[in-house]
Amino acid sequence: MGFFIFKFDQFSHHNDAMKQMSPLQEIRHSAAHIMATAVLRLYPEAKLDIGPPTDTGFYYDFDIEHKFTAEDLKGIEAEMKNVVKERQPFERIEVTRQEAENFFREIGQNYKIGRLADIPEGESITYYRNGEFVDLCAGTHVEDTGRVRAFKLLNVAGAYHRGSEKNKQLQRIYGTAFPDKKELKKYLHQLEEAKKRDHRKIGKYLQLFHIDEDVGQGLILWTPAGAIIRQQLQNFIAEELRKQGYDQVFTPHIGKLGLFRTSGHFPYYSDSQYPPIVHRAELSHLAEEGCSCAELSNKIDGGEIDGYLLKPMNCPMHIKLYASQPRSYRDLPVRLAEFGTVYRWEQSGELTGMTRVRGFTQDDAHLFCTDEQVSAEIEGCLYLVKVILSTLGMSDYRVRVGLRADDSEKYAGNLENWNKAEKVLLEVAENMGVPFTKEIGEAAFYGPKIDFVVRDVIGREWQLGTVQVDYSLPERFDLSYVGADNKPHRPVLIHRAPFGSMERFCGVLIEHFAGNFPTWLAPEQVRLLPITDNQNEFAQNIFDQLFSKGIRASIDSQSDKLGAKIRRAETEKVPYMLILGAKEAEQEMVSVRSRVNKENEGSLTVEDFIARVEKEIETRALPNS
RNA sequence: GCCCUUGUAGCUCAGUUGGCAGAGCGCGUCCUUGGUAAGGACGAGGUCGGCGGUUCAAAUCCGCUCGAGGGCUCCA
Repeated sequence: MGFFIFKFDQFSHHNDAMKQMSPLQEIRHSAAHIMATAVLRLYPEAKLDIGPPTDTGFYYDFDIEHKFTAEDLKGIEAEMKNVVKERQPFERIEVTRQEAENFFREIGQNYKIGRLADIPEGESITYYRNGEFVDLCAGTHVEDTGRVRAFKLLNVAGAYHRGSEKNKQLQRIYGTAFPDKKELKKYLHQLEEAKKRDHRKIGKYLQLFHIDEDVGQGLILWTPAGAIIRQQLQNFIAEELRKQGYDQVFTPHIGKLGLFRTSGHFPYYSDSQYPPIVHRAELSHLAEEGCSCAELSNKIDGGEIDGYLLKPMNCPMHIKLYASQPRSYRDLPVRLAEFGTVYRWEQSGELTGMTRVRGFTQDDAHLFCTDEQVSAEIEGCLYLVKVILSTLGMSDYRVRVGLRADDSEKYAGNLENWNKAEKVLLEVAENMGVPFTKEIGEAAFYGPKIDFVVRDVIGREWQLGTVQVDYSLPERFDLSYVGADNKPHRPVLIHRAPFGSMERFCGVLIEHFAGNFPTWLAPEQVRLLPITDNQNEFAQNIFDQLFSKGIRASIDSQSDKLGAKIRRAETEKVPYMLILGAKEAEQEMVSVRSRVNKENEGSLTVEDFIARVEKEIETRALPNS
């Protein structure tokens, strides 16, 4: 099931120091230049920004009035073929800064002048030229355009200049290129195949979840089948938590604004929250006073009006549970766990199926511990994540240690604590024995974190499990415990969610299994297929036995032939089919066909079959194992 | 939020230059009672996402709006 493919050799186009590209990168980078050559032939007024290779292809950003259409891409592709036929050599030319600036000014390519300014003083400045096309470029390239044989333009998308939404939005044309046509074809075929396991498609077909525009964007309705999967996952994790000494708690979905002022969530992150809930009477009172919307907003932000907030995080609630009684060092660590539902106002363009939503349930927990306990507790959390991922057969993930960015203002707490937290986290990560990357600017606002990141079928990365160390919120809430010295001490807070959110995790899981869930998770575990109506009673008898053991089954008593019933059960991805004919009824046996083998596995007694399935469920066995 | 694309039956999709709304699957009823991936017949089901405009006439053309898809930005 290894479709979460990671390539650690991906080229970073921010790194101008990288001079030598791999052969595949050279092909793709050259394809980007060829595309720019073709675009300038067809649209001489186009202004060029940059065109790097990516880990799946290449793109080039253009600034041009004309809106590129799918039809235009065909024309550009045709012109690219001409450029390839011309076999133009790629020529490296070293120039001075002044020469380059004059040149690009002359031909009116102003973005290039901006890019030129990025090159540090003292570093060499180079053009790459093919035919009539000259680009500011560090290289490297294939020998000539004729070497780029297999490419395809895929789509056009908006992209902000230099990645900032404050800048102009350019048109980015994406394409891909390979050493030969066969590999290109294979890649395009893989893309098609990947789309088939998209959780939105499978989720709809298998009726696992529903998003209804009348309910709202990014709000998931779990169907009965989807709810079974979620419930099983929750049972699984609750079992593991019990083993690790966690306590389950429940907290409400809303809380007073003041609580979130203390935590720092409000109003600093109000852009990504649902607006506060203010009581009707208060609103009409203010309206009578002629209060404008802007004034109202200011009063809310300033704390003059109280209201409630749909919680964007569970931590303030758990913190209040911790603070609700005096704590001794003997009580620590306190581990409070909850499947807590939170709401965040994600930008509409960012919502995606179950993986990016506006309301989601975290398998959240908050650990309150002493300084000395921190690293052991983090290790415990990481162990939990690893147990979960390995039980589900998800081995292709990467680990990211998210650190603070020096220049950003988004972080709470003092630098000393940050450094302490980052040091602890890095130490534990080192000891974990799994490769990880350090990423600056990926920290949470209250502390650094370790994230487990997987890729979906489209190739997008999603953060699942996360462990975060926080010295800041205990301060904001003035938390304490009584130490052995009979003095108050500040506890450390660890936030952790091994699944991340149930929604996102299930979305990724649907794609991971392509809907073929292991038996313990499968919404329907056994389908009973009576061959004729004469076996209906026998089927009901078997069903009752399975039901009494808690095995999820159904009877297909439609008036179809066996082949049709099997086909239906196969497409609905039911792990087991029991074929029930006259022979089986006679012998009190069931004939087993499993989704894995897809062939008759012979007859068993009901008891033996139940024992087999129960064992599979109990051990949470993976398909094929 | 921004750029592009897109919206026709429960699902997947046809629908010519504007001229009576279509198919397959699924669903219902009946026939068929069969042995490891599709038996047959008949039938129900649509304000063509919504609102407005142009026109004798709009699924089709135009405007606005609400979803969805691919990117960009964002993701405490």
